[in-house]
Amino acid sequence: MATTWENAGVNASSDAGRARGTTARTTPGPPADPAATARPKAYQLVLDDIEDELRSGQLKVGDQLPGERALAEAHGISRASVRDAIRILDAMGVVRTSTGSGPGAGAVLISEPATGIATALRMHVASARLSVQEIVQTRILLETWAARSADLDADPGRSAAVLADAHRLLATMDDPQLERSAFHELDARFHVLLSGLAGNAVIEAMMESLRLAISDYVRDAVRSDEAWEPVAKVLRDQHHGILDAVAAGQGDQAADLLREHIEWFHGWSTRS
Amino acid sequence: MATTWENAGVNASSDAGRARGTTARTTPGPPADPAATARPKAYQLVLDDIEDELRSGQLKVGDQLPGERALAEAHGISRASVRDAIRILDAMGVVRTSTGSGPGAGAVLISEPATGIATALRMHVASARLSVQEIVQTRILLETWAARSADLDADPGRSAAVLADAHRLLATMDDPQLERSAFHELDARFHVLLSGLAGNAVIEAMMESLRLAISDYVRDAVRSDEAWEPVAKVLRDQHHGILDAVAAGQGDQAADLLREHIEWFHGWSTRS
DNA sequence: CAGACCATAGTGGTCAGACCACAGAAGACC
DNA sequence: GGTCTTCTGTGGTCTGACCACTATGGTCTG
Repeated sequence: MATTWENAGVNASSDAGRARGTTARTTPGPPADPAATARPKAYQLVLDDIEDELRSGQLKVGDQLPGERALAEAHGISRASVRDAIRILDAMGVVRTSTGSGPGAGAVLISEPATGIATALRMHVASARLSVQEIVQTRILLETWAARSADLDADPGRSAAVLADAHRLLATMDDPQLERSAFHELDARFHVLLSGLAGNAVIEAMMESLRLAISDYVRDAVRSDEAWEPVAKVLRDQHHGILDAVAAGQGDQAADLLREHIEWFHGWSTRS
Repeated sequence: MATTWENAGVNASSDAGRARGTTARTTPGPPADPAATARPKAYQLVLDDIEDELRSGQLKVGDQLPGERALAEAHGISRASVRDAIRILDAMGVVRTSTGSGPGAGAVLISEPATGIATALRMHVASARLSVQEIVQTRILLETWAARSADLDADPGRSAAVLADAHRLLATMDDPQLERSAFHELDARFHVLLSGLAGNAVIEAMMESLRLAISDYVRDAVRSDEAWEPVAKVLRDQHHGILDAVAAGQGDQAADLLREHIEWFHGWSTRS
């Protein structure tokens, strides 16, 4: 006699799960409704719920999500399904999960739109649906717009701080001893910093995600090259010119320099 | 080849799972390496693998992924972890899953960048990290650029087909009896169609995702209004004007009209 | 009493095995 | 030859268990 059979028969919680599929069987109609009742993916319940609580303000960035076991019980689904939802939020850059206990552990709400978008973009570049060329073009569009729209007077304090940070970055990058990978990293931060001056978080996030999505391709190009120092020198000069133009409030000139800078580097990194 | 099957047969997978954590126990050093070895998230293995196969061309859009059970065994992980990876790909718009057997069933590779990005954006709007206002502003930027850059001569056949489709859409929308939700739907397709004329898939995908991300907000605004017909009339006129400008190759004028159109509707939908 | 120490509890991460509904394919049947 | 039934494989879900991690609170020691 298998004990498992007894468990299956008596287990009340399993009945709740089984009941879901049997309900639709009551309609004897022929084709009736082919796609009337779209089956509502269990994890979607949690996803919708969390989205609503975010929208209503019950959940804020920095908050800790209830434990997976608690969410499972609250929604009447299994922990596995809850994990599906959490996993998606994680991939979207909405939560950060970590083990352990206490504050800061578990699933904590964050907000990093760029990471999630970047992952999606990278996958679609891999599938050849999107091309690196198109991403670079889009990046030029967004970044030149940001440079043109930078409003230093909107929040003078913040603008000054950002420009100071940018200057520090460039100073660090002036060191010829700097590793190529470190240079690449600081380069990315420089561009994101500048794009933040326009004050549009969506564009800033997209900018960053576009850059993240193709950073692997760029890194491969940089790593395999031998004559890096001359290239770095050109990039340094371009960066200084851009930053000077932005700091001087010459948005149009900064945009032109940016376009030139990005196109030049992309052309170099895809040299034959 | 056969070795992997033999290993799996003698329950090697469970041993691998258990062994992971015990390795770090050998280091008695105090802090030693705080974050030296980042734990490599089991599902990430599958994700990286699929991305590589996409990049190398072993997997193409339209292909069918191996079954979850097969992937689990191939990577030496559990089916649950494989499902995590598939779930992420699903959320990103990289695969479409469905039950059943035969071709078309299971996890099939698709490529719908907009859906994945839109979900991410919507979540971050919900978390107040991004605002609807910023999304609208970004949409204006991308869409006016697309209108300005539309090149009808690049692919005359396709351009003509797109313009014909657009005309058909507008004709359908001229029907005063049209439901508001249907109008909204056709409106979306009209804008996406136009943005496709620029020939940049990234911008087209982002355009669509921006629209999807805030479509709920727009729908709520439209649904609760009583005097819809006058609004629809204005929108129809604006659409016709935009399409005429695009068809005439007057990109700048089309861009101006588009900006006016989007700003007007956004202003109306957020009227107090 | 102060400090170092250890047991506990709660968290996500992973695994294993099972059953279901679904859809195509292969065979049996007329 | 055409219909029907059965079989097979798929994702979807549930359950239960163990692991590693971390903060906490109690205990032991000086």
